[in-house]
Amino acid sequence: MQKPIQKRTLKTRAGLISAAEGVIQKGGYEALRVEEVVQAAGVAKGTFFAHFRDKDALMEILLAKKLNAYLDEAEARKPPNSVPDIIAALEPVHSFMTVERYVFDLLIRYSGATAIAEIGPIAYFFERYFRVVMMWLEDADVRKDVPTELLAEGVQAFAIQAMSLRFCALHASTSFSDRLKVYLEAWLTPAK
Amino acid sequence: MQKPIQKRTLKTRAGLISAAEGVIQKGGYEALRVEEVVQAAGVAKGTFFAHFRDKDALMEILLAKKLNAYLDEAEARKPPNSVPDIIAALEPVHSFMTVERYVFDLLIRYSGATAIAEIGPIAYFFERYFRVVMMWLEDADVRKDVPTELLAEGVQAFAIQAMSLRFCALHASTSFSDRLKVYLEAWLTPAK
DNA sequence: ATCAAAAAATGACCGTGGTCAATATTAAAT
DNA sequence: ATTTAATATTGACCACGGTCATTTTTTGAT
Repeated sequence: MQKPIQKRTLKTRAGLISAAEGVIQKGGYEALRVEEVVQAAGVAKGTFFAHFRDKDALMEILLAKKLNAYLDEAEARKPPNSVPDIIAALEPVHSFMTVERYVFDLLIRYSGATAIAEIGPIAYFFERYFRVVMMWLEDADVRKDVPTELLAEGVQAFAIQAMSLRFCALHASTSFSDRLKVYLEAWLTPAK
Repeated sequence: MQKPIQKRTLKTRAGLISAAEGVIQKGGYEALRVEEVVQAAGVAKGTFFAHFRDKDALMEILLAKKLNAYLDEAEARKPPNSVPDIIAALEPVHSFMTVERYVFDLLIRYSGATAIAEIGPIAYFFERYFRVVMMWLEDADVRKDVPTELLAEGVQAFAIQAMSLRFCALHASTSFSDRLKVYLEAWLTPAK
């Protein structure tokens, strides 16, 4: 019934978000402090939590924004149809996902919805990532003995695996893209 | 040189661990509070952090203990050599990994070492999981066109993917084991 | 313009993980 | 038995995310 959002609300919210972006630009994601954000935005701490359920909710918004922008770019180009091209197309996305360990952990944590009511921006992003990859795979030179949907899920799983190992000193010898290439070649190559 | 660990140290540490296990038995992992643990163990809060770098470090120890015990059991039996048997053999491990969302998140976060010096109990566990699966795969009826090592990495990636989706309301229709079976059949089945 | 109800903002306060200078205990040397 | 240096323990304290009763602002009706 009555939900005419006040202009003030939008302004405060936008202020908090851009303040947060400023703070992150200076010190990165992990170092962000709510206190610092509200000071930069010129509001009280309580206001922050009136706009975002918790600190992670703001992070979700900021990360999803960036990720969707990178995916926009990838989608704007000619659809890749080989493993190296797919990896290249997704490179900016994957690269951003692993800028900080903290970021990667957040993404994984929020990559799925715990409850229907809780589908957040990051879960939506992953859904979109999945759909984009699936579209590419439909016209790509890949195995056709299993559903494209399954192939796309696998791409996601392997991408996450490769990103995990990027943070792991035990497997630091191989680069992320090289590792993903090995995975995807084995996963997507048509059965002979 | 000089590192004769005092008996007292061992006793305090053991006391903290068993106190923590008691606390967890009552309320689960997520609800564990350091304060509660030190009270149960009859020591001061500072003592806790003299024994464990942080709360997560204790969690790592407790989780790895359990996980290794389940893997011990799996390893004691006859090596599985088909996809359903492999899934069945790992079921207790996977099941424990997903008792709580909090637990799963911790496991993922610590599944890799950030630095060589930081290889924790959970990273060791995952290394072991990988080796065990690889051993099984060597004598199993699976594709042989890619290295067994790669197949084992894939199993891990798909297992994590399937576990992630277990917490995701968007994909709650299929059960964990069913989903993993679909993944692994596509991943491991010999190319025809 | 005035007023009442809804919406938004405030900041003192709390819970909990983690720190550290001070204190107590242990082990080894004499 | 005393002394001493290394080691372990303590608990007051801090940092930071998050809460909520109170106050301020906005909106719409009169």
